Amino acid sequence: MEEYGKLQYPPPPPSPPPPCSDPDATPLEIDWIAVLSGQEVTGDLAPAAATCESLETRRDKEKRERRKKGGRRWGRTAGCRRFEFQTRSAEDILDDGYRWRKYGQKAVHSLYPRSYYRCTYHTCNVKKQVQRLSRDTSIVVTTYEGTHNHPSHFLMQTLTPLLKQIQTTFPLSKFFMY
DNA sequence: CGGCTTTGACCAGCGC
DNA sequence: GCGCTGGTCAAAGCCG
Repeated sequence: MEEYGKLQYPPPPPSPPPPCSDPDATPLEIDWIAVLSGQEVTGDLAPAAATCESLETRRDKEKRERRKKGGRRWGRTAGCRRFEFQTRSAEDILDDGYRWRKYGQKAVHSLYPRSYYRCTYHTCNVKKQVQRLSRDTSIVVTTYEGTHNHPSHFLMQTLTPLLKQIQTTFPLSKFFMY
């Protein structure tokens, strides 16, 4: 397996927002208060919000694409970012600030099964694999594929009250995500 | 009742 | 072509 990165404890930070590779790109302006409170989103985020699909629609589309293209192995998608972390922990599941839904578990050539998780955010396609090493059972290997296109659940839980207060105090303020 | 996990089945890639 | 393997699906069941 091609290795993109390997770190020891402490556990990985939550996958950062997509890095801005284009120096000329303007920062993405997001009305987090509207996003988080479920209000109708206007302004720069509106087009993205309008294209949000239901989970079912996305699944159908993914299935069609896979059938068409073939190939479902991890890391075969060109340009798809993968990161592997080895963590010494008694816990299999590390709280990285995002919400994950388990969609599969497989017994592989190891003493321990491999678990498959998908980010629960409806427009986010990030996946992760979790497996305990058979040669060192105290080590959990977590492999992330993709980059989150939304802030972490934990981060926004912390920031939402603060952002609301700022917007109440300074109604004309704007937030930028890089 | 919605969100989540479990788990057997299915399917495509790969090596032979 | 065949069998093995890994990744995903989806139904069923659990839980708060």
